[in-house]
Amino acid sequence: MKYSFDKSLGNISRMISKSLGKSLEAKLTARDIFITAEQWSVLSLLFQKKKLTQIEIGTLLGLDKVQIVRIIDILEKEQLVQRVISPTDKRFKNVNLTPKGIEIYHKIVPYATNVHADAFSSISEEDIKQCLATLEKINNNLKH
Amino acid sequence: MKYSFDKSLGNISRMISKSLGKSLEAKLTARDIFITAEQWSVLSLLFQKKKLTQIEIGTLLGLDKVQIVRIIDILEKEQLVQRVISPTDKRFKNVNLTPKGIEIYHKIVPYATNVHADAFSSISEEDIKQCLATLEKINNNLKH
DNA sequence: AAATATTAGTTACAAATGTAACTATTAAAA
DNA sequence: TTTTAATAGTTACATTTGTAACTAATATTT
Repeated sequence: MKYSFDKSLGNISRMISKSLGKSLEAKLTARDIFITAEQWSVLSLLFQKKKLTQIEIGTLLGLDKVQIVRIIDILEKEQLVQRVISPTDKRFKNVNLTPKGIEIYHKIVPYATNVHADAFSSISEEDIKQCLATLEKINNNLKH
Repeated sequence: MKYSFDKSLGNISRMISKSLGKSLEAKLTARDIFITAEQWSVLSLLFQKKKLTQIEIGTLLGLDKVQIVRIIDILEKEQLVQRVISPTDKRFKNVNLTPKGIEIYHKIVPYATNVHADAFSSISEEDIKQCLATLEKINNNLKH
């Protein structure tokens, strides 16, 4: 197989990741919502999973614990999430959305959906599914 | 279409991009080659295109002109590339690989190929092609 | 049970990155 | 033609990010 290094997976994935983040953040700041793409990832993950430790969040999102501390610090200061020390193991802090966090989650969903719609426009649903499935395989391959 | 925000395109592409970069850099530093993934992107692009202005490099790789200045500064200091002021328009600087740059390009190719092989292992060539094609469409959708 | 090692989370500092303002040069408008 | 605007590239500074060392709690070993 021939590899084209300028349009390689690395370059394309970096560009897409950056574009998606910038695009979402632009839409949000235009609405005076000051949430970064990574903060949004944490919010939506917590909405889905209800309660996760910081390490779990980091593992699922591919972010290290220091980054998670920083994101949760900000989200907690904004009262969008809360940290609850686990009663069974005091090292763990369970993080969950506050009512305000759930509210802002619902507020952001349309913009996030919109960004995806832009990204996927004029591409068949099947192609997108296949692409995402392949990306997940690749991502798993790279988890050494 | 249902969007799963934790395994979304944004998260997966960010993770893949980061993993690929780290993986390549680890292989290279182990061989005492101190080239970052982004520097490598520039080197391989220049190998393909022979001669590009800094703006052209930035456009092709989705990096802004400040980042390009920094990367070219480093590569030039290492004598892997050279800047040549365009005779027809003194604003432009044409960048090209030096013999040493070409040499190191060839030295790195096997490691970059290896990283891709890891990433693509046990995935059919067809799936990979389709995935990359879709990613390129997505990337184009996100331009501007 | 005491000592040692791990683990979750945090903090502090160094390194990398983004933003804005700058120079030099060319193009366009008045 | 001169002055205004636009462009390529650079620099300086503020912000963000990564790395390493740290605390506190639990698990493991001796």
